[in-house]
Amino acid sequence: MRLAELSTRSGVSTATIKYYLREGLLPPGRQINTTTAEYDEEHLRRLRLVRAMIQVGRVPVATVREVLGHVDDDSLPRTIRLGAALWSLPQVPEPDEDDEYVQAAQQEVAALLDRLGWENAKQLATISPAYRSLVVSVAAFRRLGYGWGAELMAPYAELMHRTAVLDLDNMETHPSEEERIEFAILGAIINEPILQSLHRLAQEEETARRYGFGE
Amino acid sequence: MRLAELSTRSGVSTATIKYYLREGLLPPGRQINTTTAEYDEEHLRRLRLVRAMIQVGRVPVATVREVLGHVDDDSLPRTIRLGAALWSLPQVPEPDEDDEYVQAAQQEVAALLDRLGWENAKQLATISPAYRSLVVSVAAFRRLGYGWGAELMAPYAELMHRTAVLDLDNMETHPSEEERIEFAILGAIINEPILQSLHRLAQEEETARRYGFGE
DNA sequence: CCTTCTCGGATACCGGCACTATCCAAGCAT
DNA sequence: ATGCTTGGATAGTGCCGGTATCCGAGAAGG
Repeated sequence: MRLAELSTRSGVSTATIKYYLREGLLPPGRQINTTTAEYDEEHLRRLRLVRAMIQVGRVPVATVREVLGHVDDDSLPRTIRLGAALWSLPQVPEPDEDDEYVQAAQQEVAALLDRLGWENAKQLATISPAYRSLVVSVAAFRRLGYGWGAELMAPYAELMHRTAVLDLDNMETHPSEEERIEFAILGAIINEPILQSLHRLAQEEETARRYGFGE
Repeated sequence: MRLAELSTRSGVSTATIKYYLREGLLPPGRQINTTTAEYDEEHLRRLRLVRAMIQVGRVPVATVREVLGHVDDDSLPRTIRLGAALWSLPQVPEPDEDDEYVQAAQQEVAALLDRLGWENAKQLATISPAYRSLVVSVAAFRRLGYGWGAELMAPYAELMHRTAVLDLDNMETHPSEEERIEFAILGAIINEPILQSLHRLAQEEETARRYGFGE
């Protein structure tokens, strides 16, 4: 398959594919001669994954490169590779430790984890990007005068835990490790928009049930 | 309060505040003379809301303007105002109706709503941005060869419905309509990062429970 | 063999976005 | 009076995801 065919089959313009090649999001094709390179199904698959990350997941190009770098890093054991890939995804601003709202948020989150008995998450607290972004978000909420305390968050966290159980159950239905890794990345990137859409739809449904259509 | 004080109290640079004033995200202050304008607590509050939308929610400036326009539109009844504000939030690419994956996704989503008995959501299908973005995401997943069918989505949708019930219960604890509207917008914008973080934390917790830390 | 077409690679450029820097004249403080 | 600060106007910046242009090497057709 040549560049032009890769383009038509993926629906991505040749110029953009060249850009991805330049940026290292796509491995170079097998060079046949100075003017021809050959691509295979694996390239097509990778290209679609990249597009999904960028377009659906709004992941910046630099982050995509980092994530794929971990996926392809054969020097690491697979579980670590997956974790590394997922952890390089979020683009979290570092919480400002001196900010009073950040400090309050940290206490709330710590109280939440205690209440839930999430012992593993507590151990990951200092390093997990998810933990940091939770703190940042809670602090933003508090700054606006809305207390989002542990007792309010706990039921949400319970529901999210059930969601995570579903996620892992689904992942385990995939037999090959390769597929599992790709599925997990897609899960982190495309599942979340799906969850978010379901959440908003559910809000609309529930609002209509309670108050009608407001007409 | 003058511009400089508004800046120090909010932590936003005067240049950026001027930019927001220009863009209409912030109403102009009360002009005292040609070189002085007076701002009040309401401005500070609005500024913080704008910042939260832009920084935490990653909402584009143009969308913030639209959302706030609906919030401030006194010609509409309050419930409609709220709905209009929330619906102008998502930045959804229009699904391409001719795409085979989009068509399949539409059928899956329709089947899902039937299965769940979300009659209200079905009625909203043609106009709701949440519905459209769900279709786009499901189509993206299918394009990569992973079927995300109604039977797999249903348990997720159930959990999201429970989340929505919590959302509305929380909203109803706020007595004033003004506060409810602001809270709902914040819910749509800041709650979602919180939910997302909780989801990822829960995934880490559950992964560790099942497989340990991989060491 | 010669012409014409297409290919892939390199480079420069573009448009949108969220700011940011500079300038200016009017007023206030000393 | 004089230097500093204020708010408004305008132009510029940096990043990011792509796009357009150019080029020389090879393939295709007569």
